Amino acid sequence: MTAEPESDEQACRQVLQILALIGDKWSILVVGHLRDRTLRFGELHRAVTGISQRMLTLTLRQLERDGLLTRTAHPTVPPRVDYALTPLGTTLLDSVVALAEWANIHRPTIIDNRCRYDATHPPRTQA
Amino acid sequence: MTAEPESDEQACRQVLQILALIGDKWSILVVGHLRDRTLRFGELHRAVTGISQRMLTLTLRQLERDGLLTRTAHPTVPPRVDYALTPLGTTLLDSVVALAEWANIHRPTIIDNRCRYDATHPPRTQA
DNA sequence: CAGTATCCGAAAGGATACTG
DNA sequence: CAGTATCCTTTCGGATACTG
Repeated sequence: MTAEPESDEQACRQVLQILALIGDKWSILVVGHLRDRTLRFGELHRAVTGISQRMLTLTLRQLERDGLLTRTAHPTVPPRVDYALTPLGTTLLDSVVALAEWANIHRPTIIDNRCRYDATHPPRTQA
Repeated sequence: MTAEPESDEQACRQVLQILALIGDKWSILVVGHLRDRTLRFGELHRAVTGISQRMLTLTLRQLERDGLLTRTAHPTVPPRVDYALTPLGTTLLDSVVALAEWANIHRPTIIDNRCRYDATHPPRTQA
């Protein structure tokens, strides 16, 4: 439980792996929309503004693979596919909420910091 | 405070902005190593295994710009630059810990889920 | 409706060489 | 020591067209 330098590095790498799960452009949006209710593919497509069909499919496959959501295809015509969070996906969302709160609290500060930085540090390189 | 569909979307987008701060390949590693003590550029370079000099510089600039760490250049020869977390950076790290715990608890499950998925779902497309 | 397949431009990031 | 500048490869993701 204690944090030696080595295990710190290990812990960071493991967090990174999880962050990779949801740190991409769309996963959190998709999971967020599934928080309250099951949604169909088309509903998700409309709900997550700006996502392409391709990215929605890839994102859903990834999340399904990791066990964060379930995919249920109904053998009807026309086809109907429902996506729902698993308990695992729900607990992840709960953990992300902590970060969400941090985000909401400190976002103004960070934006301010950036403005101040940009004002005092002339863009010499790699703007 | 209540969560309407619209504000959910907004909240997710805001979390995404923060996740973009630290969801990149290196930021968390750098911040993690600065958790306990101030480090010099070279120390960080050695501590964060695999990072290139370029990426370390860019990551540090970004974190400095957002006010998550401070950069202190000592006018000595040879030059010496110290990096340290700000209080803001420290609080972020605290929030990330929640995610870290989630990661450590559920990582085996996720890995298992993946294996099961890969075993049952033949790689038809876009492997 | 719910995808798949293909193409393509943008962006991230590594390797290397050079500098105050 | 602590960067910068440049090049170059890899990856990400959007647009589009097609299918069961």
